[in-house]
Amino acid sequence: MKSTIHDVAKKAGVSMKTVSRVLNKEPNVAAKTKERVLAVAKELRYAPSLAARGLASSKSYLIALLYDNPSPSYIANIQKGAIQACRERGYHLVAEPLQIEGAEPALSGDLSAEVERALERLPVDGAILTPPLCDKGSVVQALQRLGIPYVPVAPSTSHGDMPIVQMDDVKAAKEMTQYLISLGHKKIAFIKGDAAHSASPRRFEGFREAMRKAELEIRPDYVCQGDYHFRSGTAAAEALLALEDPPSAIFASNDDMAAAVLAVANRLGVAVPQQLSVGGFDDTPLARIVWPQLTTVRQPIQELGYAAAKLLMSSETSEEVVKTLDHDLIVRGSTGPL
Amino acid sequence: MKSTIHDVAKKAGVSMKTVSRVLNKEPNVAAKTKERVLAVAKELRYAPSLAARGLASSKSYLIALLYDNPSPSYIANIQKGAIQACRERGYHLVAEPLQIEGAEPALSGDLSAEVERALERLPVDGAILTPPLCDKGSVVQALQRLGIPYVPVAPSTSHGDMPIVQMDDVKAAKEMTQYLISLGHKKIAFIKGDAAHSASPRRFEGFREAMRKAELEIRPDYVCQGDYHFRSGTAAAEALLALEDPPSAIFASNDDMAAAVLAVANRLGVAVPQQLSVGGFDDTPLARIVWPQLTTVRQPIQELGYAAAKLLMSSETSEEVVKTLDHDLIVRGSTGPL
DNA sequence: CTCTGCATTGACAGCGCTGTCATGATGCGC
DNA sequence: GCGCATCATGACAGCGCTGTCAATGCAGAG
Repeated sequence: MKSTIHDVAKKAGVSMKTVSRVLNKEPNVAAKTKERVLAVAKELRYAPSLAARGLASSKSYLIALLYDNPSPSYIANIQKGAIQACRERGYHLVAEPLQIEGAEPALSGDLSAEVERALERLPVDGAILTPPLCDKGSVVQALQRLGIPYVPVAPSTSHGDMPIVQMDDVKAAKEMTQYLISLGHKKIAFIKGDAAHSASPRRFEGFREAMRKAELEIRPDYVCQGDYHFRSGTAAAEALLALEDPPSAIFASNDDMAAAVLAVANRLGVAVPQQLSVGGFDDTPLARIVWPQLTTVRQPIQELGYAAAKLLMSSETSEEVVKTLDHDLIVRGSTGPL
Repeated sequence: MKSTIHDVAKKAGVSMKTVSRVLNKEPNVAAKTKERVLAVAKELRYAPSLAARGLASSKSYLIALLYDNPSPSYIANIQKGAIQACRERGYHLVAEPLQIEGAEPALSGDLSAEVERALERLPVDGAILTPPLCDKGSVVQALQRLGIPYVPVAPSTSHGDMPIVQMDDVKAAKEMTQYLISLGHKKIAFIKGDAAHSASPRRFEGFREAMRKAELEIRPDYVCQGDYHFRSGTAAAEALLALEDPPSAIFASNDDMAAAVLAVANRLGVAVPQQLSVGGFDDTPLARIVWPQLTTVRQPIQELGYAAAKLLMSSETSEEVVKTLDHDLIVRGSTGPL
């Protein structure tokens, strides 16, 4: 039923090794031979067994996606991009969710153990590390101990000479802020994200840079601490809009919180965008569902996954690669001129 | 560095085969031997190579999750449950998104080819099929041709003697409707989901059964066709609320559309739940974000994934298994007494 | 005391492929 | 024409494990 390399070799009148060479695109095969082998392989619908190949070459053609659980759609997109890259090279993607145990630092050792438990049996050729996992020392150490190459996605810190993929949160936040400023806003508030997330301070930094550049003041009471959840956005918006001198624009660090701002404004009878402009970040599905639709920043999430997988597979140890992918400022109805 | 079964055997003073037996929990190993082997294995941090094991036993210890792209959170949950089951048995989960090509029926053959391309190299031990993939004949046929056992999740049709996992959409919709009726509602509208989704007619059927049982009329103008997207919910809600004699309760086939109803009601100044009760389905994150929070049905999604993976791994060909998991009616603020 | 049957163990081959090295074939410069 | 470098190919071993089957030991039956 299932044809083996042996069948192909026999039918093509060459040795197994030659077939192997052709299929692995190794050099030094006569064009004519190559052609013949390829034809026979196709005819026999031959597909190499990953297990056998892996055993013989000590490669697995498997890449692991390690993630915790920021948002399902974030992971889904990373995964989608990564799988696309894998398919182009005959790899497969195995998903490995890890549980970052609650607040207890004592359990961080478990995280490391969890990585090992998940991967020691499965000799993957590489691992993609999504935030916030990529900033956990225990995970990184476990990977290094197992000798598994990895690519962190949007890590907060540098990872030695490991390549990384990321987007420029600072620049994106700066652009959003500058866009608000260009609409005439001067009283701009900012809702920060969860400090544990490495992107949070970067987004705030972008906001600050833009404000400084425009010589606008960042009032302390215009800066709220959020945690990326809808509810924290509600609290922040209520505080901001209750101010004597409320802001004319609010830039929330993500769409969930921005949507909360919209909801609060609506409840308080504040017209968006006439009286208040609202900016979000991430371009989640929610951004199109709320009314008015959110002006936000589209992250190149899928592209990040694609790039990460690609780096892992191209064994070219192109040291010190830092791949920064482009975002987009997406202008919708939640922002308007003052 | 990496210890093999040979090392363990030597150190434990037994043959490789005995070690193999212990690790695979085969019977007929003396308790004492077993213990010793286990101890040595642990000491050496031995972990069997899946590749070698797979090659020798023609099993891969890999399960594929085939999905299209209904909603990221749906897939994420299925995946989570499936991985949990896999871990309990030393399996791993490889994710394989498939592209159901647009409307073109001519391309449905490609779907089948896509399955084969994805799986012929990777000899997975089983595949989990999520809706709407599980209702695509081409996918099922490809799987059968490849000889890969599969478990469809919530398929519309029976799959011969293949086991399936599902929830009872009819019963769930019936319960929601009965709950609305118990609150005193008689004028209840229903927003249908995308007809291509097998759950849609079932949810409507549950609604009908409850209405019939309560001897309530289902007015044709109270039944709208939606497609599970927010926008279609908006259109339906606008139509329903513009009626001369509008309903006092609207049951939408999913949360997105229910959220749309909420938004429209809010815009029109219809108070929820005082003037209008709204029921959703799925208990997506959105259900807690909107205000008032949605009364909805929680699907046992993660459990479905878990059960599906479990069935695939327990090679007990327990024919004709139909595993139906329980849902929950979650009452929140969007529904109230008339 | 011997024989049968079962529990326990090990020897061995081989899963399907690739790495290494050897071999043959070809071309080039002197 | 000879020697050598280069290309093209194949023989063979073995990756780490498990399936098969045979061997061993020991109990209880006869």
